[in-house]
Amino acid sequence: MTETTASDTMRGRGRPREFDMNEALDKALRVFSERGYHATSIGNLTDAMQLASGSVYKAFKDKRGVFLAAFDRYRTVRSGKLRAVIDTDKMGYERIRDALTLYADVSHGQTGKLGCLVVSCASELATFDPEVAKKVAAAMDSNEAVLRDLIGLGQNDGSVPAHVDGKATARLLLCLVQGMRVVGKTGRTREEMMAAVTVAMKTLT
Amino acid sequence: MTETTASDTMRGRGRPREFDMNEALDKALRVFSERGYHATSIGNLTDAMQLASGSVYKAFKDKRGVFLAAFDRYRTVRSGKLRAVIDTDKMGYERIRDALTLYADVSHGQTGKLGCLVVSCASELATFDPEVAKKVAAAMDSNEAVLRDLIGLGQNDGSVPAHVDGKATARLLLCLVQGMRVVGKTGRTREEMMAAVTVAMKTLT
DNA sequence: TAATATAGGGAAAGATCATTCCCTAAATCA
DNA sequence: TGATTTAGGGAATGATCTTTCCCTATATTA
Repeated sequence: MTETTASDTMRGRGRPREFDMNEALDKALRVFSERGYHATSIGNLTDAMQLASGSVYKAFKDKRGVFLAAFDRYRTVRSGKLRAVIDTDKMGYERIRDALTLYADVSHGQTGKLGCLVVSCASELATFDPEVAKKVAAAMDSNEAVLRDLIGLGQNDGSVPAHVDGKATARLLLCLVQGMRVVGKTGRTREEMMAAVTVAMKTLT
Repeated sequence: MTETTASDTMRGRGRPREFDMNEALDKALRVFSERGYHATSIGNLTDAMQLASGSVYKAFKDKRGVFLAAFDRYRTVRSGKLRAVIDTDKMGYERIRDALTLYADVSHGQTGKLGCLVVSCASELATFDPEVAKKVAAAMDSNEAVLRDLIGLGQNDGSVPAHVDGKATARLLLCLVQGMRVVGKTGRTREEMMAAVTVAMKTLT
C-alpha cells in the first residue's frame, strides 16, 4: 500500500488496481482537510475519489485507514514543497523567509480556507487516537527541526547573529506558521500574512 | 437564554430551571473542546452536563444550539481572564508580555491538551456554517484588536518604539497565540512556550 | 484453459446518533 | 384551587453513516 512507486513489471497476482493511489489520496485529503475527519462520510470520500464504497474498503481497512494514508500523502507532498523552497544556495536568513513565505502562500484566500490537514483533522483525532497523536507530534517536530536547522545554517553563513536562541526561535516560528494556518481559515490576504512574516524576521536579527 | 444574570425576583412563569446554565455550558464546552464538535454526541453532552437528552432539547434548539451557547460562554470566560491580566497599571510592553504569558499558561500540559474551542471546533464548523464562521472571525478580530491596542498603549507610554508596525505586529502575535494553542495540543512544557514568548517580545523593540 | 487471486461496485446489514414525544413535576396566575 | 406555563426525564423514532457481503471483472499462474 505504501509501495506505490513500484514499476508495472512487478505487478501483483490478481486484477490490477484501476485508479492511481496518489491521485485518489490527494482527493481524499482535500475532503478531510475541508470537512474535518468526523464530518467526512464515506459517501463524501467515494464522491471525491470516484470509487464505490466497496472499492474503498478493498483498498483500505476502514475510514481511519483512508485518513492515515491521506495524512502520510499530505506530509510527503508538503515536505516536498518545503524542500523545493529551502534547498537553494541562498543565505540561511533568506531561506527562512522563503519558508515562511510558503506558509503565507498557503494560509490565504482559497487555499487558506481549505486549511491544514495536520492542524484541523489531526488535532481533532489526536486526543483519543494515540497513533494519530504520534504522527501529529512527529509532523510538528519535523517542521520545528527544519526551522532549527535553517537558523543554524544562517548562523554558520553569518546571515543570522550568533546570539539568537535557535531552539526557542524555531519553536516561535513553528507556532507562527501553525497559527497562520488557523487564522488563514478566517480569510486573510497574502499581504496581511506577509506583513506578519516580515515582522517575525526581526526575531532573527 | 442569554439573560442568565437576571435576578431570581423576576422569574418566569412555569417551573424554574434546576441547573445553573453557566455551569452546564462550562461542562459542555469542555467536551466540545476535547472531542471536537462532530465527535461530540448528545450522550457525551448529557453525561457531562448531567441532564437527560429531553432536558437538553428543552434548554437548547439542537446540538448546534448547545454549541453556539457554549461558544459564547467560552468567549466571555476567556475575555474575562485576558482582561484581568492586561487591565493593570503596568507599561504597555509588560502588559503584552503578560497577555502572551496567559496563552503560554493555557497552551501547555493538561490545559493545552484540552485545546481552544475557537481553534478546534470553530474551524471544524466554519467552512460550512456561515454563522459560526462569523463568530470565529469576530473572535480573531477581537483578539487582534486587543493586541493592537496594547501596542498602541506601549507606544504612548514609551515602552514600545514608535517605528513598530502595530497592525502587522498584532497580526503576528495573533498567529503566535493561535499557533501556541495548536502546538500545545501535542504537549509542550510551560518553559518551552515561555521561551518562544520571550523571543516574540523582540518584535516590540 | 482452468484455477487462483485481487479489484470494482452496489445492495444490505448493523450501529450510532440527533431529535421528537409524552408523561410527570413544579412553579405562577386568576 | 384549578388553569397555565415551563422544566426534567427517558423511551421511541427517524435519519445517517460505517461496514460487510456478494457478485462480477480482470489479471497471473500452472
